[in-house]
Amino acid sequence: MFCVSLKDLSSPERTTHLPGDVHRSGKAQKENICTALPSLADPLTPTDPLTPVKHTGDTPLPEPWTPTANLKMLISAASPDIRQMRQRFLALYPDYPQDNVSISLDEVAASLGVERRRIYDIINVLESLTMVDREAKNRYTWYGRRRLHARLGQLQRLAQQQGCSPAPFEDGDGAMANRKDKSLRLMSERFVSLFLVSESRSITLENAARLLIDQQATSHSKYKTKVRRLYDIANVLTSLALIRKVHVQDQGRKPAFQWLGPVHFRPPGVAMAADAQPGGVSHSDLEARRTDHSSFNAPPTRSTAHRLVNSAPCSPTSRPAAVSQQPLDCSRHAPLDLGYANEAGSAPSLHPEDDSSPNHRLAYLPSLSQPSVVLLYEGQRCWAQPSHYLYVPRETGLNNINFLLSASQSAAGLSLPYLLIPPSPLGFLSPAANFLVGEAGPYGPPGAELGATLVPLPPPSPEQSETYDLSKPRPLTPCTPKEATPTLRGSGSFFQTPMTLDSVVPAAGGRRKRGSAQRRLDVGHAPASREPITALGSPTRTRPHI
DNA sequence: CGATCCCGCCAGCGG
DNA sequence: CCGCTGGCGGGATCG
Repeated sequence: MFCVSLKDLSSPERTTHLPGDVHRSGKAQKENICTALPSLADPLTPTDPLTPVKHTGDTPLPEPWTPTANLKMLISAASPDIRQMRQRFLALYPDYPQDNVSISLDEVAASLGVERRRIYDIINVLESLTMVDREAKNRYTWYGRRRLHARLGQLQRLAQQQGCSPAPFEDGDGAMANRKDKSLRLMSERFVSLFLVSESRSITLENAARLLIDQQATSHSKYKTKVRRLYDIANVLTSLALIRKVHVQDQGRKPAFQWLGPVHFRPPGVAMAADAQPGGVSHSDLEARRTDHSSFNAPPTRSTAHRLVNSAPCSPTSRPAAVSQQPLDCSRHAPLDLGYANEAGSAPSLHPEDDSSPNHRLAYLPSLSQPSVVLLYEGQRCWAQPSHYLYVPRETGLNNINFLLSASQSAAGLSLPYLLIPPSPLGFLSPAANFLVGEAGPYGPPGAELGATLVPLPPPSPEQSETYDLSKPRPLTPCTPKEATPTLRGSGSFFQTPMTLDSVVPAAGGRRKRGSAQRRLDVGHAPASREPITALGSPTRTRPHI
């Protein structure tokens, strides 16, 4: 793994040390034993590398609030290279780093001229997205967005499965954190999950706060505190271009957030070759699962295929660790939302393709770049016994599968459960030559010679059941008292979706500029609407960039 | 005045 | 014990 000291990122011309450097440099240097620079070839360069600062108007600078602030101001004014340094920061933290980048909180804080405390907030949100991972004290690994997609799919599946709040957080050693630690991280997970299971992909701040608030936290002050935290999280997510701030129409200034990130995710652990993210790291999802340490992840198992077929699609988090079955391999509902614009490279999920037919809708399962078995389920429950196997041998050259779906059901929110399995553990399925789809044709494109076979599921033999457990009804969540306990008071479900807003409008761009955490760490590659750059060296609060 | 978020105190924990 | 971590909420700022 390549490590880079943020000190190394400082330009040679940067001669001014920030406050933190003074007393932390010694330790920081000791910690930075790796010096290889990460690749700078990442195409995702910041669109706005400069540092917008809080508008202070034309008034003269006020007296410094604190000695620290004063020092920061002086440093900022004295170092016109600070913006360039931050620009380099952005360039050095690519969205899809080829090698893991080790970062030190001390150095981040010092280099960016902010308190450590500020870094923790952002780090926690990034951790919830598996964009960073805690390596050791004061040291984190930067993964960028390599694992983000998998993580979002993970959060979505768990939200769909559990219908309640995620299980308690586990730290890197698997130890449960009983205290209120990691609450921001957990809150971030929940907040993101709300979007991922919401049909409208939007949620008001108020709703989010109420849904995310602790059971007992009913007081107004608790609510306000929660809102503060939501702003912290939302600002990071906004910088990541995962959400944007909107306002609910006809409700005054009621703030809301709209999800901008992906909402369709491939079934986990399958079709890895289809992972065509910019970095081209096809194993990223596996890596994500292997290294994830959140409560959503079970310990790694021996083989993806094995756990694929062994896994119950539901109840992922609360099995005893020793027998934990990887929940991430449970493919399930592929939401079909007409008009969804799939992000490049993400797949396979089912996408509606054609609703021109009055009787059918065409959806497709893209990126079948390896021989696969698709399990089709009748109804909406993939934990029931699958109705058919669809085996897709490699030699067919089949890259995707089209499905004709009954148009009787609204495509919006339609879920077609399926399970995509690499063929290795399923050799008992004999491939056949033709694409045969069962009882209720027509299926597939006209004249399709897809070279795949849809095989009615044979009755499970005991051996198969024991080995692959394909036909056993998947246990339904919740499986633990914890999971069985509804988190939301009186609702029985943490995720009360869809939380459709009547209508939302984009928040006035630049009205209030960007959020604090957003300003603190420019984690994102900014959306188009950024506030104008103000004067260099303004005595404002600094805003670090990643 | 509500929305937003800056800021730092301080508790808990681990090395 | 001390530094790291982060929960928390007062209060400033903005529109």
